[in-house]
Amino acid sequence: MSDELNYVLQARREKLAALQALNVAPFGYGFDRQHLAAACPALLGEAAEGPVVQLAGRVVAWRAHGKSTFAHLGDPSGRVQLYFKKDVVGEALWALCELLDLGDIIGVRGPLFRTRTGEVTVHVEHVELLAKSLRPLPFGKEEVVDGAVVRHSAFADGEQRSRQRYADLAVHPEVRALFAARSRMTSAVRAFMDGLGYLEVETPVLQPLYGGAAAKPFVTHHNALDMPLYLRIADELYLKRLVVGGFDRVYEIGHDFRNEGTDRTHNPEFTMLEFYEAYADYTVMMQRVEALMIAAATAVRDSLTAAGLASEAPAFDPAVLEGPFPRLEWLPSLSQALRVPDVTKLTDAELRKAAEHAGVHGIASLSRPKLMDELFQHHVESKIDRPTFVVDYPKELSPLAKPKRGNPELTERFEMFAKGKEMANAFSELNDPIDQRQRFEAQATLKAAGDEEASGVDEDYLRAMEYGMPPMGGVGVGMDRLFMYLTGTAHIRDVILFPTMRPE
RNA sequence: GCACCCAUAGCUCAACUGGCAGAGCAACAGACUCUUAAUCUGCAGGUUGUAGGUUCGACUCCUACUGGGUGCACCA
Repeated sequence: MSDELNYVLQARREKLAALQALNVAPFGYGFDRQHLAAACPALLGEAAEGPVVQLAGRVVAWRAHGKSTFAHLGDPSGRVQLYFKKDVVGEALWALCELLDLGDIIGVRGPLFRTRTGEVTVHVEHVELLAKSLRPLPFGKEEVVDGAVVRHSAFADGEQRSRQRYADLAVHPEVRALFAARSRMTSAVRAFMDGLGYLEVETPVLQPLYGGAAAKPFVTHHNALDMPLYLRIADELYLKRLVVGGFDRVYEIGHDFRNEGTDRTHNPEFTMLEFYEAYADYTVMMQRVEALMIAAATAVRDSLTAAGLASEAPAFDPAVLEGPFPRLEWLPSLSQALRVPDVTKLTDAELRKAAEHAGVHGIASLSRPKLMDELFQHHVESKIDRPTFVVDYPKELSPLAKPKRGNPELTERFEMFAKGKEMANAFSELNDPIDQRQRFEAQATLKAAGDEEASGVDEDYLRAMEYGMPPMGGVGVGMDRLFMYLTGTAHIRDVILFPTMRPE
């Protein structure tokens, strides 16, 4: 597929030259836009003729009829029909109109009127070229069948839509609406956290030590300091340092980076929300997550509804948005799923047999807790549909969480699942520096033994903790996945504007 | 990382068992002053992802490579 000047691109270059020969500047400097397309019907009202409007946007449809032309102009609000008539715009502007293409960015001025078929239309008296499109956008043709827009020959290649997101957005208003809804969700999350007195902060992306999660990092190098730096895999340890410093409620929304494979739910960089609240335990954090989910879902629903996009996503079911979300205890729910009185009483052989039955891979190398976790994922997690908290994980599976009061074999940890996917992970955070040092040292041993996902001993973090760290609850929420859930999107690349891809 | 699948005109897709690479839309030329997937006439547009191989002959079969997708493994 050559990007050389083929006949299609060549034709646009020739029009560019023709415009320049007419003394038309093909790339403007600005335009005094005074109206938006979507406002036009209200401006016209029931009248046959309406006020003069001044609009700017992209030519998204073009139907020439000799000495008149119908077109549609698209702007951020929607689209409106334009009517160009040779004896209205005059010879000079008509010559310009004849050189316009689908995809050109223009400004127009003229009174509103209603066509014979009833469509609100701008009767264009003045038109300006603001940017000539030298490469045809992959516009499909649209028709309305039974009220629904049907596209023909649309831009459908998922790879190209991701690579050329600018083109995807330019020709698909619904894609713009989806990403706008994502932005609204982020705003709603900020408003929610701010409203609870949380302080939004920024912590290092480039870190001399990585930690806060089990993942392989990206490594880079600082030339002047001649030292390796890691792109963060989590914000956790820096945010908790801030709580030591006296910021009792902090949150950060930012990118984490994990050097792992990509699939429909994994992008190497992704957006994480983390928040920490001093003097709160995990039960308080469950309330926070519940309210946060509802705030996020409401923002997404309102944004998509305003854009005229209905959604089949489960979060649009009001019943799902109402708290409290069901709570499921880890051990009892697993025992119940396996139809045994107490899963911890099973022999190793019985556990392995159950895992085999569930299709777990690499059973021989898995510890008892890992086996139980695999069984839990298979029998419980994957079947959770509506938002549900799973609480009180075994200690072995939760190295960063405080022991559960009254049962030291468990931890005060919860994860929230919806549609079988993890939405949030949270603990009553460990604040004992002596215990923390032991856990770091265990990690360091694993790292020395070649575990790429293990972290080292973070002495600076331990120093901070030794000064006295208040008890706190902490939560991590993957924003990409949350948005996927709220919109029913199947692929993470469809909720990230520029997903990571190999170069073409 | 492993397995399987896909790659044809600017866009969306055809091309039977190996036998002259096609259509619609877009583009280009022309007609048309209320159309809306506008319509009508005409004309163009290709190193079939890349590099090899088999064959009288390859879009089609084989090998390698590149990019993508799906599943598994890992993970949020």
